[in-house]
Amino acid sequence: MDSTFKALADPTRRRILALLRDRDRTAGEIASEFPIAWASVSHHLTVLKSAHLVLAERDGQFIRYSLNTTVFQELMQQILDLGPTRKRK
Amino acid sequence: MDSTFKALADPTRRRILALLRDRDRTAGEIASEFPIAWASVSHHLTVLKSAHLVLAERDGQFIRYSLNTTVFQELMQQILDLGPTRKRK
DNA sequence: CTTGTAATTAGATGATTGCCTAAATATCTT
DNA sequence: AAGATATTTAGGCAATCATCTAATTACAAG
Repeated sequence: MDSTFKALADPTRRRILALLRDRDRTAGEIASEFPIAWASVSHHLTVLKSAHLVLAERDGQFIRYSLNTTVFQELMQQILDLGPTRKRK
Repeated sequence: MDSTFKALADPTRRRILALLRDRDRTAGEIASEFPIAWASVSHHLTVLKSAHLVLAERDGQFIRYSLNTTVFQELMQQILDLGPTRKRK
C-alpha cells in the first residue's frame, strides 16, 4: 500500500484522478490540462499505474486511461484502519 | 489537504498513527517502537502535527500525542472525492 | 540551582522526487 | 516506406525528504 499513498501525495496526480472520475481520457487529453511538459505528465501516469490507481489501454494511436475502481475500495479500508478505533465488536 | 496526503506517504508515519489508534502515547513511547533515532521520530511527529493528523499536549515532563479524529473524517471525504463517481443524486 | 530525563531543534548528508529537453517507440495515413 | 501524431523513455538538474549526530529547551527532583 506504500505505492498507493505515495502516488496520492502529489497534487498533480490527485488532479489527474479527479479528471478521470467523470470519464476516461487519453494521455494527451490529460496532459493538455496541465502547464507542465507531456513527459512529466506521462511520468505521473506511470506512478498512478504502478500504484494500480489507474488502468491504461491502448486504443489505436492513443492510450486511454481510466480509474481502477477496485483499488479505491481497498484504499478506503486502509484509511479507516488508520483512523480512530471504531466501536469494538 | 496536500500536507495530509504527504504526511500519509511515509510508512513510519502511518505506523505512528496505527500506534495512536488504540491509545495516546508519549513521544518516547512512540520513538521506542522504531529502530531510528528519536530525533527522526520527532520530525515525523512534527509532520503529522502540521497535517493536523495528531494533537500534542504537554503532560509534565512528557508530551502526549493523540489522533485528531476530526481530520480523519475530512480525509475520508477527500478519498471518496478521488474515487469513481457515485450514482448521481 | 544543579543534575537527570524527555523531547525538540540545528545542521549535514545521501536518496528520492518532479521537472525539463531530447530521443525513441508505436500507430495511423498516404 | 515515409511522414505525422501520440506517448513514453532517457538523462540530467534542483528541490524535497528521511535520516543521522550534536546541541538545545523544558520540566522534575533532589
